[in-house]
Amino acid sequence: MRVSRLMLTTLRDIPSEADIISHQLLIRGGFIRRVAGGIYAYMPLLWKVLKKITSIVEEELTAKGCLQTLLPQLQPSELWKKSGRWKSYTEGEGIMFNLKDRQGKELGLGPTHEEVITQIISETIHSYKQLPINIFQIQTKFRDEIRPRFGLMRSREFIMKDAYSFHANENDLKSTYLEMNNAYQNIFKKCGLDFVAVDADSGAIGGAASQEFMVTAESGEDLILISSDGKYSANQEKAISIIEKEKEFTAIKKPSIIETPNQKTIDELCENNDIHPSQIIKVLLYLAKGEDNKKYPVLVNIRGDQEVNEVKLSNEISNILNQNILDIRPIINEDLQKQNISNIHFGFIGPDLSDNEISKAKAWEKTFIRLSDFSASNLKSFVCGNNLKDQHRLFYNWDLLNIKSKVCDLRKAKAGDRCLHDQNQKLKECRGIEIGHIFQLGKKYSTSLNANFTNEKGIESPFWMGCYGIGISRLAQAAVEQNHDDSGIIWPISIAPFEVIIIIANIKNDDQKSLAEEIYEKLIKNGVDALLDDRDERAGLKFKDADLIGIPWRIVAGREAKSGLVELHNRKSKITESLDPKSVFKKLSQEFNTKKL
RNA sequence: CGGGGCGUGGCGCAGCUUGGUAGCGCGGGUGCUUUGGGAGCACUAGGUCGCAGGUUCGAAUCCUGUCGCCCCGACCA
Repeated sequence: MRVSRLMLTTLRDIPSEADIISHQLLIRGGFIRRVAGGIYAYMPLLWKVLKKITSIVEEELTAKGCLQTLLPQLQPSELWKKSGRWKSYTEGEGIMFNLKDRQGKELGLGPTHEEVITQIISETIHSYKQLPINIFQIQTKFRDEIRPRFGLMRSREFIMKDAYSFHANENDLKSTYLEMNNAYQNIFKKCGLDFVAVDADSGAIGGAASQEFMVTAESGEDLILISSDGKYSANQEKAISIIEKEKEFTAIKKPSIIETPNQKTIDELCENNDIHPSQIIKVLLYLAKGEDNKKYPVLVNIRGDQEVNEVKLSNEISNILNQNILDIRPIINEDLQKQNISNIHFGFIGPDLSDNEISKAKAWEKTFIRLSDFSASNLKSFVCGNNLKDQHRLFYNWDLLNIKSKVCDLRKAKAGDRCLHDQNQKLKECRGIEIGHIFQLGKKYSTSLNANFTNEKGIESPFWMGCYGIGISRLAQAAVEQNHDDSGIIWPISIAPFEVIIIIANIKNDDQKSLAEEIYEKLIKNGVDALLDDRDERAGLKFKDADLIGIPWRIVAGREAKSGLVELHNRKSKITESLDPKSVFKKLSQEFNTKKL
């Protein structure tokens, strides 16, 4: 390709719409154009990148015996109602675009394809003899993000690879899950990314084990926790840890009630009463909205120095109620007023807050779902609210409170906590961009969609399923976020839009021109993805553009062209050598580590 | 959803407070000069100032509404 034909439009100024570096560089380099909020056109340069990522993915998955397919984006609501996700995807998170056709039939624009593929597999696969099957698609998917941002990182229309596997038993699923884990490691390594695999919550997709693949970057939207020895890593939503023991009371005295006027916060309580946050039971009230549209008040006990992980909380409530939770949020004073509740005093609530207090609530269920984090239930003696304004209880214990509360892990793990696998290891924090996610779905979708096969014993049984996603367009941007400098992008060679750019310093100089053309022809003939900058522009401008769009290797036919020498420059190392064409080919073929040239 | 900010040639912005019919830089075109790190000079094209109402002799500027975009937050008392 010649730059004169490339519709290359680079920008000198930073576009005002972008505020993270990768987004800015993609726009400045002419890789993407915004069409609407969260909707982008992939320009020819980026499309080349996406295709390279795509072929790496296809290659690795094919090597694992996966099949490729293309599925509809427009999907009937019935299918999603069967799986039970229509409501939570259109109402709760509201993440699925949905519409009605002229017949009035409801359709959704696929954010993911479990339903469709499960339906199809159940129609075509009937026997264990045909299993396992692992089938994938690479295509545009849609999510009506609350707040699209960061360009391709969180857009409403994006390119995604999703693979779905179907198995006769759990062990087979597990072995495919491991295979896919391995394939993902290969894919991301080949793409030249620095990444980490972390334990993850399976979220709205549901299912058992799941891992996310994160590109580490400051601008990442996810917080991840990693042990110092690297053996444990998890998304904060999922992370588990051991906390420091509570501070012991110097002397435990008789349980008593203390006056705590206006001491609503943990800090105020500690300052005024000489106690430590870890000696307090913090009581938090939440309101969970179920799929049945009922609103469930939730009372959570946790140690005063700890925080609640709302993902864990939501999962726990979902288990208890045996339904999806559409929304969970803390109850605020305004809610109490609306429900005509007057006897609950935030800041002074105790674990034994009576259900009577919410009996008047018009729109809520009449009893609390009561949960305690281990950090709270493990305390032998503690401070807690007395359910009356300006009063707390000191040296209290669970026997005295006499309430039933389900004990579970609801705590947000944080940097500095100790690790379960080795108590000498502590967790560190870093941020990551999620580029891949693998799940063991189990039988959730096959059961709800009635997708069965006949097993060895002749019995009908639902498929065991796994699903495995990679955000292709997001990955491209994550690569930029991780690989750039002040001058622009530095693409990893495997996904660079071009491997080499040949610059003719002065197009009017025939020596330079013919030497460059000669090298370009030879590279192209040998399968190197080469770009020739043949524009009638000043050399400086061409250098700036080449740096900005991040081509890994640059060959310049310039000053020394007359004596048959060109410059070979590496974008990343910034090392420049003066070589004859033969040496350039030799060097490049070594660097590419292929039979090219 | 809540809060904040911004919409002025392709891009980045000024002008708005104090109304008088639009300007700068980059980019585009032509010519000359220049030619190894976003060149110089000259000429030139390109905007009904997001949209719709209103106030006014007169609105980019004031008022009302509306649409779009960007950022922050979404409650741990």
